[in-house]
Amino acid sequence: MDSAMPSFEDNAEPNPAHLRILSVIRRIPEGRVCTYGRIAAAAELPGRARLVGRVLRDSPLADDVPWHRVVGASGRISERPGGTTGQRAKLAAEGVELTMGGRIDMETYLWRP
DNA sequence: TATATGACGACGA
DNA sequence: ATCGTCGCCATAT
Repeated sequence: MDSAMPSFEDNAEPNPAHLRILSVIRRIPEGRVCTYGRIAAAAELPGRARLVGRVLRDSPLADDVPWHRVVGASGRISERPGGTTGQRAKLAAEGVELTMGGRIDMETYLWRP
């Protein structure tokens, strides 16, 4: 209660930029993926790809969006604490196949907002 | 105030 | 195709 600094807006989402990002992610269709950078641009935050990743990592609302459909521009699943196994399973369950290099064929699955 | 870190991405070698 | 560097900027220390 004292030492804990309010992180990420105190658990709430008063930040409109964060809400726009989450809103864009919510529109990614099942079986498709989008990139951090494209999502940022669609949320009127060009060049802020890292912010997208930060929101997914820290926002309590990130659990309510299809976060697993967000991948790197190269079709790679970004490393993150906890591992990428769950994300791969979720994508596989939607029919998103991986190349033998463990990557996503963006020509096929990329969704452009 | 300064430095480091990071669910990224563009670019050049 | 892969790798290192730099730009980006909110947070943490």
